[in-house]
Amino acid sequence: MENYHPDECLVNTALAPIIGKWKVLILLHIDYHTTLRFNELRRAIPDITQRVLTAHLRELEQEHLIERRVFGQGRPKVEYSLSEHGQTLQPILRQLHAWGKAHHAYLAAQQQK
Amino acid sequence: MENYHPDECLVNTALAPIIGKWKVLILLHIDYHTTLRFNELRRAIPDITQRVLTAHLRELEQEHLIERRVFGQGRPKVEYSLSEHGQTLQPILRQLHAWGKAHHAYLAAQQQK
DNA sequence: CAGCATCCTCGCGGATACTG
DNA sequence: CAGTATCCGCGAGGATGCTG
Repeated sequence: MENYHPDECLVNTALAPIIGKWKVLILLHIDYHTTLRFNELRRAIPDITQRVLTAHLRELEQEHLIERRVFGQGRPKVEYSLSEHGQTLQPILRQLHAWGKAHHAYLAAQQQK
Repeated sequence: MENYHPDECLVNTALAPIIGKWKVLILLHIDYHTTLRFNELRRAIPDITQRVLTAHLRELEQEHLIERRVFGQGRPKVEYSLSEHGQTLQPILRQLHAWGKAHHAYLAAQQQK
């Protein structure tokens, strides 16, 4: 692991795009299904408001982490998918997923003592 | 990579302990110096208020990510360090660090087009 | 279906002053 | 040195209604 120094730390700039109560969850769902439509995402994350969902999708799009494709003919249809650059987040997302599990188990075990 | 499913996702529970504007930065500093005293942390992160620093340290402690040791004799002296469990976060922290750099470079390159 | 427009709440984080 | 104790502002997120 190369040297690192916390000053002028980029972790905050690294986290900024994925912080926000739902962003990582959105990314994971899109990743998991490869591509998702707007209302599919709403159903997948029932507790999110569409106002917030829209806002987060816009931000993720502006940071080039996801791509938004519109198929206009007939009924509106919009598909979201991870951008090429967004895919670089995959390993981190999955590590977080794994760590979350471990952390959860750890806290549960701690509780019983 | 083992199978994962975003429902009942643990990423949020994984992120919860490390979200908060400064938490990751605090963890990185403690990690980098192995052990740090309260005012050393304040100096290391000048923009943080001690109210907020205290609050975050307490939360990180409650989640067993850091350890707080008091050396009471004479002048008060408190040392913070990563707990054993907190060390499991190291790889993720450093990956975030690396990804932050890459993302930063990516956005900069994007800007020039 | 995929949003936009408003209005509102609430709690994180900040500022300042004080203490064992 | 390592914190409490108050007070406060602001902005992310929520609720509801409407639209091309």
